[in-house]
Amino acid sequence: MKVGGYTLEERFEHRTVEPKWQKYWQERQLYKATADKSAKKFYCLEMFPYPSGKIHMGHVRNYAIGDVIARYKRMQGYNVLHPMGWDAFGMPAENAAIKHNLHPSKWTYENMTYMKAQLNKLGLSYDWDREIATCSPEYYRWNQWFFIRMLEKGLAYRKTSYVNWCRSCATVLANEQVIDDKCWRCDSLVVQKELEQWFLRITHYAEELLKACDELTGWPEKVVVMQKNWIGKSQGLEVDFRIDGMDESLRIFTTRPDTLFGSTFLCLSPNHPLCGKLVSGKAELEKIIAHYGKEDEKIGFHTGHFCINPMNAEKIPLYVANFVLMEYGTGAIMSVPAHDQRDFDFAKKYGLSIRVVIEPEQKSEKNSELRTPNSELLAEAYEDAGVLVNSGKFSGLKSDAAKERIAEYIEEKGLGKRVVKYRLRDWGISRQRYWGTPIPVVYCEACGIVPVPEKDLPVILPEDVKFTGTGGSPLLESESFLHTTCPSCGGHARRETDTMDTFVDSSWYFVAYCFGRDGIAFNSEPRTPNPELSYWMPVDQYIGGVEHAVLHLLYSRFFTRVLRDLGIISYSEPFKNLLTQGMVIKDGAKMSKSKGNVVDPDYLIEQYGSDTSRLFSLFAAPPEKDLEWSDKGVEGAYRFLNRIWGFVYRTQKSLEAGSPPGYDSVAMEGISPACRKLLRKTHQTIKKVTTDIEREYHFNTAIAALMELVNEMNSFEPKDAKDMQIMKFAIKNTLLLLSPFTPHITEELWMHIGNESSISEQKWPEWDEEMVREEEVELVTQINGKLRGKLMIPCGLPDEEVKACALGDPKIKEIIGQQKIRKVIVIKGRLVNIVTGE
RNA sequence: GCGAGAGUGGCGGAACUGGCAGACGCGCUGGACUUAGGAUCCAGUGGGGCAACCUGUAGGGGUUCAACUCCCCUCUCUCGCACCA
Repeated sequence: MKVGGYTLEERFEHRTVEPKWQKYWQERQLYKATADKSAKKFYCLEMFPYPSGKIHMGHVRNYAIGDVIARYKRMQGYNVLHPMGWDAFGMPAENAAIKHNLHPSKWTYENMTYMKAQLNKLGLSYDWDREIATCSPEYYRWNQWFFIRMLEKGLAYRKTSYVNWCRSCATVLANEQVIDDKCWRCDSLVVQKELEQWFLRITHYAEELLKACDELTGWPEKVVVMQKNWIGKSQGLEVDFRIDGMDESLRIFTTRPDTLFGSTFLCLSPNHPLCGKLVSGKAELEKIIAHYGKEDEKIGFHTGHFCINPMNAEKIPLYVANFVLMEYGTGAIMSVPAHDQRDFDFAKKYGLSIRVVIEPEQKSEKNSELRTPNSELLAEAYEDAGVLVNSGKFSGLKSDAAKERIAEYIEEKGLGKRVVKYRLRDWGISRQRYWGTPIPVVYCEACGIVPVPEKDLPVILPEDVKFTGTGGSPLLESESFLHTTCPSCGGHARRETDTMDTFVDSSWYFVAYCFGRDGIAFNSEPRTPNPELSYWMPVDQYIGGVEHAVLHLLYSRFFTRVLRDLGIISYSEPFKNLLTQGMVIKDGAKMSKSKGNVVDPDYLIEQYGSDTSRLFSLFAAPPEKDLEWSDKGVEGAYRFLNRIWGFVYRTQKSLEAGSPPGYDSVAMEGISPACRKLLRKTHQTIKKVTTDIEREYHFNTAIAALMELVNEMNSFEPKDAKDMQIMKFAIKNTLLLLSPFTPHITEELWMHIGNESSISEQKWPEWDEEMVREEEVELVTQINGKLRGKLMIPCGLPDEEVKACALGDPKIKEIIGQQKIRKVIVIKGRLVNIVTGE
């Protein structure tokens, strides 16, 4: 029967081929990982998905990248750990429960089942024995265990504070989860609300997390910079300004002690505790509060009070201003209008004096006009470093030195101290939601806050709750959960009803995978590093979206340090190498349901198969860049696979008929030029694919090289047994090199050409440098840098002879004519440039 | 505003430490096989020109025998941070 020019068996039928091998791999447990001290390990991890229902193209891309790496490393002889699991707690499950009257647990587990089948259809080489779901009690009991350990160490604590509150999600958000004043999840406006909350003291590790950023050499620079900025260290000085006529002083924070003499007024945050005492005009204060922290105009008013500048004893006015944040520094600033643009604008607006105390070392045209006080003329603040003027005994010092001297002076006089500030805040983890890990504490009328003892863990999330979508967390309604006895006194106690931020779950899941099927287990005291963890961790290659640059990745770095300090592990950084893959774009925008530009992986796999889907997403762009979706590109990938299939199939008969057994390499000697060419191309391709993978995982160019090899094979016509052996060698290596990208078709063809063990168990091919080398090179001749001729010359000629060849070329001779040759530059194996002229 | 990255055919993208710009794929054009082609195969394909040649990597300058690559200026786009004192 003829179908589209192929006989049926000549076609690559992905619908039968792909499931066949998926079953085969699964039955043989080819991807099961076992710790083995004698083998070099490689831990390859992709960010685990939230079980939202179905996978999307972003997942396909992410997991295809990870799978190529895992398969490649396996073939290179590494003992590879490549696990997968589910970030299974979270809001969508709860929303689904309210909407469809379906329990979050049921919804989540059903989604997991469906998505797992989808992942298996992609032929991903996971060790499913290590699968985890963060919503299972066996998993979240360790969240609770960590929480209690952190409570013991003072790393978890409770405090009342203003928190970010999302009305739509009816819960608190961490600072990291607020993006442009909006909720990271639902995009609605976040408001401030005063609540009592549990916090994790990530700031305890602020300095270490910052310092260790420099050791993250396997991370994209961009992500490291984002982390550094997020931690936001600044060194400065706190200074007390006495309030004139009161027995009270005001502490300010500055990173520019060198400008202290230029402080001509002070500004107070409207939320500063002293405001109540200092401000009489409540209406004015209300107005400032209304504009507090907003990026609009800078406004303020004079409190009527004055402070004393400790450097020059000057009386300067004290203002309240909307742009001074209570959350940073001390909530009060010294204003130096000459050297800070904000203060400058403010001073201009309210007619406050401006005093220049820093002058540039070398006056340029731009700032030569810098004058003031009295004779004004200062168009904008001069914010750079320079030399101090109008600064008493410190005048003449450079900014850097002056910072030191002035800080010393302030400290000696007891007027303040040097401090380091971080932008990083402690991590608020309380969530007023149901579908999360219960925080394992109880509130006892007699004993207060009491942690749940280790033997009573896990505190199980009750299943029998109602989802109304109104009021607070369903846990508040669950009488059986709410009421308990105090572990300390046995009296009545009430359970904590808040659950943990789901980012807690994902902060250590990579550690959980290391334990395998026997289940997660951390030693009790005295703790020693767990051997499984010591073997597998850290993650050698982590792959995921850049959207987690400061959320998940920072929390994980924090948790890893907590685990280290608990004695569970002995290293500090969880992820040695990080690859942040680009987004999948269609019609110029990220694929999303709301934009209606999604491509359904189910459809793609059904229509073209998993190999095609993988190949396209790996070929169309390097992994770190955005991937522009193209239906035609998918067809191109499909066509390529069919070409290989057809080629191997068609040549199979003649191969069987006349070739010697084996698919091993042959020597260059005694074979035809066409053979030498194909053999050389094969070795060159092995080299190219290997180095492209090694060089930042540039799969797109690796695949391009394989396409070139296949093109070359297509134009090769074997005539005798020797030729066929060359052909066999080319086929074998094409399949091996392609197998990490498209495991199904290569497995099928691999078996088809007479192999018995899986292609994924084979050794990665090696190239022979001798075989890679060309015998002849095309020599490019340039005259004055312009391309004028090309000729073939043997490799390895000495420069003098190469030069003679170029000059001997009749065409070149003709162009040069009577011109004088001034210089000849020979670049080995590439070109000759003849420079003419007088 | 600050920080990071990018700008190359009709499109996605190649080009390692400066050395033939446009690999590979898509699309397009022509041809073969066809009742048919949105299948497959073959050939061509940056722009201009019949051609020899000229020209071309956002724009302008520079360094060099030689620049997509290095330096300076300008423009555009993407991402991150954003009153952090």
